[in-house]
Amino acid sequence: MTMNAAGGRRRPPTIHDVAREAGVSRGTVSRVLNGGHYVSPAAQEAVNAAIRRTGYVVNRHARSLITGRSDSIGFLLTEPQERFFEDPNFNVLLRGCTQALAAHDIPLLLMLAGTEDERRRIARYITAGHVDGVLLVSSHSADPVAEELREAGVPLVQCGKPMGRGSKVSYVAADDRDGARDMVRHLLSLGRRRIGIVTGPLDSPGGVDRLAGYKEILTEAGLAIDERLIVSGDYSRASGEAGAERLLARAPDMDAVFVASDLMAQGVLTALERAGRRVPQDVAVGGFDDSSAALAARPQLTTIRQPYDRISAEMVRVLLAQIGGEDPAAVILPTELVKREST
Amino acid sequence: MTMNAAGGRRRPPTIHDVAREAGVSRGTVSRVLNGGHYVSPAAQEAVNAAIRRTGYVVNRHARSLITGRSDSIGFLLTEPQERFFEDPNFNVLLRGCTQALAAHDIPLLLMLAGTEDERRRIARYITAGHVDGVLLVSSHSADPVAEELREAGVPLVQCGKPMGRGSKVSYVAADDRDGARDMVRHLLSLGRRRIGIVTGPLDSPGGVDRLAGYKEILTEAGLAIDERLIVSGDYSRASGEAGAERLLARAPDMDAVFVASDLMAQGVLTALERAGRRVPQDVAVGGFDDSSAALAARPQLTTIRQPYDRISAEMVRVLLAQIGGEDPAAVILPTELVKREST
DNA sequence: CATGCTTCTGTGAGCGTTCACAGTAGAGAA
DNA sequence: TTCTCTACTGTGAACGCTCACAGAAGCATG
Repeated sequence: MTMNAAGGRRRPPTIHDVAREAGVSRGTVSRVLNGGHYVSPAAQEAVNAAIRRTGYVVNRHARSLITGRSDSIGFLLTEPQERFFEDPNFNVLLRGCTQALAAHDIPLLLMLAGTEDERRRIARYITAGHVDGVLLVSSHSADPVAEELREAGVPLVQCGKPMGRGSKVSYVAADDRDGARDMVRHLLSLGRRRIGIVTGPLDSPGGVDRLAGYKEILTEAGLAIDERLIVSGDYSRASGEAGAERLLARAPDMDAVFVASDLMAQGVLTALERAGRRVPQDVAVGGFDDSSAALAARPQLTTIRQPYDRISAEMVRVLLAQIGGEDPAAVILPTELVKREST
Repeated sequence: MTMNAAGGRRRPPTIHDVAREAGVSRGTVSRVLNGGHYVSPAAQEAVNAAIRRTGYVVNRHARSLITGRSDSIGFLLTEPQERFFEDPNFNVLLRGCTQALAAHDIPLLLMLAGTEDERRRIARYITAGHVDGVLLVSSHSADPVAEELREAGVPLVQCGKPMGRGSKVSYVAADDRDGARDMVRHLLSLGRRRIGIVTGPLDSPGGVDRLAGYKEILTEAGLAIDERLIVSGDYSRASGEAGAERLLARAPDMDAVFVASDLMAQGVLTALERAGRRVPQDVAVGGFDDSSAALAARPQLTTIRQPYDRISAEMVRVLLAQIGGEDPAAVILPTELVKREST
């Protein structure tokens, strides 16, 4: 007389049930579940059939209790969340990581550390071993949480180059400097000579490297670096708008601007429109990221594509390798110029 | 001689260690951990001190193994993910749910069911009891996964009204119909009389209810319903653009249009600009959602605010209540008209 | 024929927790 | 005194799985 009433959740079958059904022992079922080594083909087949019949699904809690692994990983955002959730890149990254992990049957836990309290709670949670590793998104890159996790020996992969040079932390990033070079070369090829830049935060490698690429190509072209043409923002739309206003005030003859993110470029477009400059006729605008913001902008943005699908895939690959015992690794992926209407 | 080498993850303290440290039994520690009933103040304090000293964190796997609960919940997206990840609303919802759950110390597992394979895998995962409940985002609302989970007795809360009338599934939604009424009333108050609509999919309650509110107010104002002024899209930017083109072709004298999402409204703006119509002078445009897309649009969109922060909080509340044994519940939240530049 | 090796299988122990139960001590009532 | 009741505490037994180990069977080798 089994409890079978509608609505009631029945107790799911255990490895024991499968073993009985298949006429073998728990150990054999377990071996089949974990790769099938040292199992006869006959037993193999019997167990698989029994699993199918019973609808058995492994109880991950029981497994984790003994293996010490949780078979889950955390996706940690330590940034002020408003900005990142506004940023389409973040979504693409999150989606990519979730799917890459799903291919390994590993669930992703979303962790948002906005306040200091949350940060502490999450750090405890992670160091207590509730996840096997962490995918970290954080732009002000000398992140205290990152440091804490690293010290606790938690496998960690960061998205974007971290600030501290010496720290041996894994990361995956697009080639910021080379992307900036491509864009500035492109603007030069259009005949522009007074090229401004709204770069990212100068305490982050992303902001620094993009500025470096910009300077490099201008110098290479024999143009002087004009500090009036250089401002930095924080990747938000609003900071792009403010940056463009500053540039226009300081260098009214600017005929092009390289903006370090598409979202900021949207703000730049707004400011240019308000100032009565036509894009691209009067001022050419180049973005960075190739996020959905580039397509939403009017005119659509010429931009540098960051391969976020590959970045997420690589982050997961590197993290799993590190969990498997390999050393931390750095991966730099190439960018690509995407021409649209704004240049 | 304990393993203590740098870099190695040490074995975390167990409830046993805490008990020894505090001079009590495992049972007492467990009771302190779970509410502290039937524990003397002295023991209470001793245990708390021991927990602080040892840095003990409960092993959730061991706990889950015996309680049968996983103390985690799933956030499931069964939609084609491209669209939803493009949609800023989705992000706000995801963030809100994560934070609301964090307040209960419950981790959120992100699950994306794009392909049929993933759908099956995730359904198995959930019905196997690996999460205690599911927050579901799905617009074509007679979702097969929803049905499967409901039948398996998995606590479930849907975002948005589900299609099937009879099914007893919990949901939280904004008042679509009333929001539409407010917007159309607003457009009428501006003197517009040829008001078009780009509504949502007509096989979803969102699309149907917004259309119903639109018709209701027009009729109330003594205006005839003109089918040429009615089209529907799928909430994407592209479908808004296409919808506006159809409207302009069929009703060139249109002087206002109510669009059922801000993202679609962006597309509408594009189409209107291309057709040489000024917004709002020639055609007033009203959106829906009040997502970040409304602020990104040029001109900024007058729109109907959906209280996504409250929606996520309510979804979590209703889900936890349901896990606690309460009956499924439906929550409808009020919307609000936000006036900006496009009307 | 013993010995070793390989392939396969079953068994007991134990992962860290909660839960049910038994038991103790002290207070109050009969 | 004896009994009951309440407040508190400790103890074994699970929960479902993996792991180490022991052993069996088959086959080749000494």
